[in-house]
Amino acid sequence: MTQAATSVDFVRGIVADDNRTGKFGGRVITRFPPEPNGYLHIGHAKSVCLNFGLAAEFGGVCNLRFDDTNPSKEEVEFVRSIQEDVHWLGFDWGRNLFYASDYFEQLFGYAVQLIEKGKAYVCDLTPEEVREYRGNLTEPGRESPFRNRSIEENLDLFRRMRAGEFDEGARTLRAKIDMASPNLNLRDPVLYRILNETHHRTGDDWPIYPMYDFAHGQSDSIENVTHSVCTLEFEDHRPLYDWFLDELEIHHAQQIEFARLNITHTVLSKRRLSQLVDEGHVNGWDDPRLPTISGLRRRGYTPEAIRDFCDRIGVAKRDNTVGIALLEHTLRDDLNKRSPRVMGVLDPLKVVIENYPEGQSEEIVSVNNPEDMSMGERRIPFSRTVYIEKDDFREEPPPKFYRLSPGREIRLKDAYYITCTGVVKDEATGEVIELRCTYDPETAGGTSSDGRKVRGTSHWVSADHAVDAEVRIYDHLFLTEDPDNVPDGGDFIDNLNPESLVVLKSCKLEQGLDKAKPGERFQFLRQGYFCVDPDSTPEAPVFNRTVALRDTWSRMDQARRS
RNA sequence: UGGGGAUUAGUCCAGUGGUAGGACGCCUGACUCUGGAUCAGGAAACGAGGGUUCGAAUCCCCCAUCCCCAGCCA
Repeated sequence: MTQAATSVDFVRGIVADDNRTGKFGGRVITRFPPEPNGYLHIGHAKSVCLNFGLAAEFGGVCNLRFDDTNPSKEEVEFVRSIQEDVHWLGFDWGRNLFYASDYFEQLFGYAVQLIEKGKAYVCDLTPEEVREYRGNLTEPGRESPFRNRSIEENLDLFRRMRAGEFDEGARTLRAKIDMASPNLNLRDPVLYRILNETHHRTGDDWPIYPMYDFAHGQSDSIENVTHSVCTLEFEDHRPLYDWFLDELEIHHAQQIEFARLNITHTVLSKRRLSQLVDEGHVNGWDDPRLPTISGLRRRGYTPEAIRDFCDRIGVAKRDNTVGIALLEHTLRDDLNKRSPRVMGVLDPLKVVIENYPEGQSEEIVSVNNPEDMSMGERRIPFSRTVYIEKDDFREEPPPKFYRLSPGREIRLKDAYYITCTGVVKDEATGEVIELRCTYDPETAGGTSSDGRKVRGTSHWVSADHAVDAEVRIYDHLFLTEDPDNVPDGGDFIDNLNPESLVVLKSCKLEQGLDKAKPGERFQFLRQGYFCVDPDSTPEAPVFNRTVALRDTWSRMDQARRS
């Protein structure tokens, strides 16, 4: 059989072409270059998958390089978490772990070379003056009065900048390019600034630090990167990177820009993510509602699901906002295959089976995963009193409601058919607090010998054997597809979903689940996929709902009500 | 109003001169001891206008719209 022709994205197309023409001698070296100033999120995962994927597919390597050129924002904690997250996603940089700060000495040398060529100068303008001199989108800039210092003076001043003789912000080293360029990046960009900050790796060795623009391309060059894949906003920095590389006469990587990822109902910018964390709208960087890798991990996502998602969204140049439903789909798709099924009642309603002998119990056999019989079976205790889901009973059933109601018969999954014979209510509130039922002993195992059919099947948990647990139900963090879509004067915080986290305290879970370890995943039958939270203990188990199962009934029901 | 990018179903991605395809979502139906999964079917798009051509999503022109750039951030 022929398979549908699998098309490759434009980045892979370019790399394949370069290999064909021998542009880099058939070698492929990519890199993932995060700044260690925050946690990785799923937008980064797209880049990680692309860069490491490219290397793997073309028999190359992908470096992990921290672009740590701004000590005022960077921390070792981020360096640690980024490595953890990239590994967890399933990628390995081997021995190729680098830092732009590894190249500070070499970068300084490049700067000296530029000065010696008359292509860079020390400028004494204040930040405000630099801005004024730069001009704007429609008007050209003006040349700095310090632009024509002698090479000797520039060399002397730059060395004294390095020696720490000047105050922070007093001077900068700038490239001498073109103050009238329509590309603002070429209007004598700053190469080095004075920063009295302790760097997480070089300590206090340097009072001056290179700008990202001066470090990035040269770092790629030093590492012999062939394909430098980055996001669209760097497209008009490319002429600047090329200018540096040309002037320095060193290796050029081929830079390729692609569109960053956006996802509905969430935010993917470091600024907004930090704000959510800092202002306490969520509980830390690994809050399961966040699209950070650590948040998704805690939520119960698998690396496989995230990688599948990254494969499916493709790589292109147009701005895009992927529906969060696709992420949830790849998640369910993976979890469905691998998750053992268990029963858990989130909102319990007590059911007393009147004709089942008091004090008796028996074991019900249930398969662990109908999608994968190799996962085996388990035994579940059944007894006279069980819990079912409140939603599985309606005193006055609406049309198409297949579940339990007075006089109606349903199946308790893998156990027996039961018929509702009575309803006990709270006298004060009228709320249904208990159901009286009878069971048919002839339906053991959940099938009747007379061929009688029931429409509904409910999950259940034996009251005497139930594990009490807390379950955290997560929903989209934002109510709107685009959190930034707010009336004038508002901001994205206004769109937060007040019910993005609902904590259920009195859930009744199947025997044994108190022994599940943090990170373990299950499908709670008919409900969704759940995993054990790190907060969990055997005495006080805590489960996170990773994602709900598709629920045709609740959608019908909601549509009917509205 | 300078420069750089981008416009294909609701969404994402293919298709680069020969009847516009996939995925998610949505709608039907089948099946089912999870109203899950699975299976079958369906609705749904080339930003506008010109031109070239036997033939244009693809080539040319023009218009429109959206995104990025005025950090000593990355």
